[in-house]
Order: sequence, then structure tokens, then C-alpha cells
Amino acid sequence: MKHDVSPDSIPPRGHEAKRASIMDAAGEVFCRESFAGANIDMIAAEAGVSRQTIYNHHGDKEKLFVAIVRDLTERCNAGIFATISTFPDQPKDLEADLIAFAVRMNRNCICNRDGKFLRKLIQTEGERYPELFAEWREQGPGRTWPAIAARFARLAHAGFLDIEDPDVAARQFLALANAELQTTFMLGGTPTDDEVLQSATHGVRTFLRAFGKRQPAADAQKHSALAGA
Amino acid sequence: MKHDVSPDSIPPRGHEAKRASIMDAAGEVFCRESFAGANIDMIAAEAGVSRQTIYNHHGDKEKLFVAIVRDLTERCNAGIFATISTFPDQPKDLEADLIAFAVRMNRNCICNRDGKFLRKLIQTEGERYPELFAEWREQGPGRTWPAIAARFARLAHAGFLDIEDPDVAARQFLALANAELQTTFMLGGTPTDDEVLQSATHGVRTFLRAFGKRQPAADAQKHSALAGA
DNA sequence: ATAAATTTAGACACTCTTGTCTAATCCGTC
DNA sequence: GACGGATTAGACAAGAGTGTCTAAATTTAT
Repeated sequence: MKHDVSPDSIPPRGHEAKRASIMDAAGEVFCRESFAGANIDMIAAEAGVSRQTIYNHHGDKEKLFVAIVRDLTERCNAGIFATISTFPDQPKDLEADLIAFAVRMNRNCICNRDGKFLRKLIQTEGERYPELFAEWREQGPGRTWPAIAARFARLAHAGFLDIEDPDVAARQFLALANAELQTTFMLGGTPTDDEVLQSATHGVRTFLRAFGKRQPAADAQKHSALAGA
Repeated sequence: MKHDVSPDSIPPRGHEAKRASIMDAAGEVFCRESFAGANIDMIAAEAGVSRQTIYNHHGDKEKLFVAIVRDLTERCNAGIFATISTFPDQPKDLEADLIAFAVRMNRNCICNRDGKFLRKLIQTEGERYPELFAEWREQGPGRTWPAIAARFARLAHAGFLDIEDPDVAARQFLALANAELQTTFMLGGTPTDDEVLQSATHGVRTFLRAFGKRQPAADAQKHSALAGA
């Protein structure tokens, strides 16, 4: 606290490294074993840290769990909004651009470590922590769905799509993009890049059959006969 | 074993009642608390049975769990095949008939007690019992998806739909029908009848915009302007 | 009624886990 | 090289859960 630029309350650097390592390990273990099945020694071992250090940092098992979920929610939301910002507002090739967007969404937000962990924790412990997951619901789906819907509304307004209800279309877009990954998600697996691309391609083609303009600008008819594997 | 019609190995009637009551309670508790979080006393209390009786019937906690999952898998599969048999092969009103089918599928197989429990157990414990859930995968999705796809293929062949890949179309059909229920499912909730109907209606409309014949028989154009809430 | 089977409550040993405590040790800074 | 905060290993008490056992009570069929 002497002539250090950083004011106070900043412990040494190793401290933060431990904290991060605990968060990593705890996410992994809670996700794999569920809250009740996880034990602190397992987390400590996986984090390469002593049990006492975990108690020093987080107080008790439940507080640790809540911290993990908050952390994952924040990181996932950030990823989703970052990905939404890459939405093709002025598509060159509508089908290709939407497929690429769907793939980005899947790879960076839904199939990655954080997305997988958060999804599993919500599914497994959601009913036990109603207010924690109500928070997630507001911050997550409550903000991301409208943001995606707004992008589709803009695309429709610009004449690229024929959409009545952008909220419904947004939900259907992602449902279609993930249609072939459901079983893998159920069992906690991670789909391969190829599976993600397949599902997104089929999903976007169907989406455009439903919502694409019949004669949009110039090159919208060319896809109609592609049915390759 | 004297002049009883049923040969042997059939214990008194109360026995089966206890067994059913244990299965019910165990499903409920395992689903609510996860395998590690459930305890035998809880199940015994909820079943109105003594702890020892559970051990008499099932041996130990893990065997009980496996029995529950097998039982749920069987019952859910039966329900799904029963519902598939109501698929509209000769639709009078294609949109209405497909919506009704989607609603039946949801209410009788996905949102009901067994469907909800099985889904949660698979999500929560799937990774811990690979061979048990591999079994589910073969018996469940492995047999139901092709069955649904076959029905769509038939519908397409009869000229009602314009489908290239029936397997993809079948998956997309259910993905669309459930598109608006995902968040509720995530948190373990049960959607209301109205939510199910809404989601199915929007989903089927989009499905038909993508795969409906442009001029099928007589009355396919009439739906295009319906955008009710 | 009576005999066989089943269920029950309770006690029990055993194991595992949580959360605390202590004394030793590490590590970066002065 | 000494200081101070953080970390560590290990012991520890308290509590909870599993699976077993026993003797009594209850049910079911004869």
C-alpha cells in the first residue's frame, strides 16, 4: 500500500492465478459430478490447490457454486453478444453468411467449454436455485433473444427476408441450426466441427425456404437444388 | 403354489404395489436431487415404505437407479411409438393435422412426467453411465427418428410435401415444434398447454412454408396470412 | 386359525464429506 | 536476510448416508 500505483485490495499476483485455477476446476467438477456429487477435495486436487485455499477464497461449497454460475453466465453472455455483433446485416451471399453466423454461434457460445458447462449446471441445478437462475434467465435469454430478433427484423426490413414475427423467427433460426445436435447435447457431448456445419447448413437452408424472398436481389434462386451431403 | 393358475414366483399382490410405489418415488427423487443428492430415506419416505423394503426389492442404490432409467426408457418409447401411429398419413387439413400431431407428441411424450424425468436423468447422469445411455440411444432416438422420418417420407411421396431428406425434415419438424419451449425445458419446467400449442402452431407454419407444396391439392394457400398471437 | 412371507422400526458399523484449526512453509518485497 | 500475507498438509469433530442386521408386527393365503 506504499507507493504502489494500484490503490489497495489487490493481493499479489499468485493469488489471482489460484482464484482462476479454482474457478476452472470447480466448473469442471460441478459440471461432471453435479453439486451434490462434487466434493471440495476433488476440486482442490484438480485445481492444484489445497482445500483450505478454496475455503479462504469462497467461504463454503454453496458460495463457490454460486460464484461459478455467475461467472459462467457473464462470460457466456459476453460471447453471445460478441457473436451477435457479427450478424450479417448486409449479406453478400445470404445463405453462406447465415450458415457462417450459425456456426460461429454454435462454436463460440453453445459448444465451447463455458456454454456446455453453463447449460449443464442450469439443467441440473436450476430448480434448486430459483433466484440464481431467474437472474440468468433475465441476463441471458431475456437479453440475447431480443438482440438476435432485432437483427433479423433489420434484415427483413432491408428486403432480404420475409418475416412477420422476428422473435419467433429468431428462435426458429437457432432451433433449426441446432436441430441435429440435440442428442449429442443431451448426453453432454461436444459435436464435431463437421456436425455443427452440417446442422447449420441444413437448418439455414430450411430457414431460407421458409423466410427467403422469392426473388430478393439477384442470386437467391441458385441454392434451391443443392442437396449435397 | 397349489391350485393357483399363476405358476410360481408371483409374490402376494401388495408386493407389486410397493414395487410400483418405490419406482414412482425413486424417479421423482432421483430427478429432483440427482443421483448423488438423492438418499434412500427420502425415497422410502416419499414411497411410504421402509428403507429395508427398498433394499429387499432392488439391492442397492445404483441398481435401483438403473431400474428406474430402464423403466422410464421403455415407457417413453411406448408412448412415442403410440403417438407416431397417429401421424396424419392422409391429412384433411395438413396444417391443422400436423399441429395436432406436434401437440400430441409434446403433451404425451416430451412434457409428461416420464418424458421430463427421463430427459433430466439423461442430461444429468448420462456421462456417468455410458452403456446404460447408449442402450437408451439405440432403443430411443435410434428407432423413433427413423419411424418419424418414414412417415414424412410417405407424406412427401403422396404429394403433400416437398422433401428431399426425410431424416433431416423429421428432426427439423420437432425442433421447430419445440423452438419456443427450450428455456422452459432447460429449467426443468413444464410448459402450459397454451405454450405448447403456440410453439407447435408457429413451428408447423414455418415447416410448411419450407416444405409445403406450392399448389398441393386445393386448400394450401389459405394459411399464409394468419399471424395471430 | 395358522403358517409363510413380507414389511417395519430401530440400532448399528462403516465410510465419506464438510468446515475448522494449527503449525509449518512458501514467496515476493523491503 | 527478514517481514508479512498467503498457502499448505494434516488432524480433527460433527454430521449425514449406505447397507446390514434383528426382532416384532403385519399381511396373505391356506
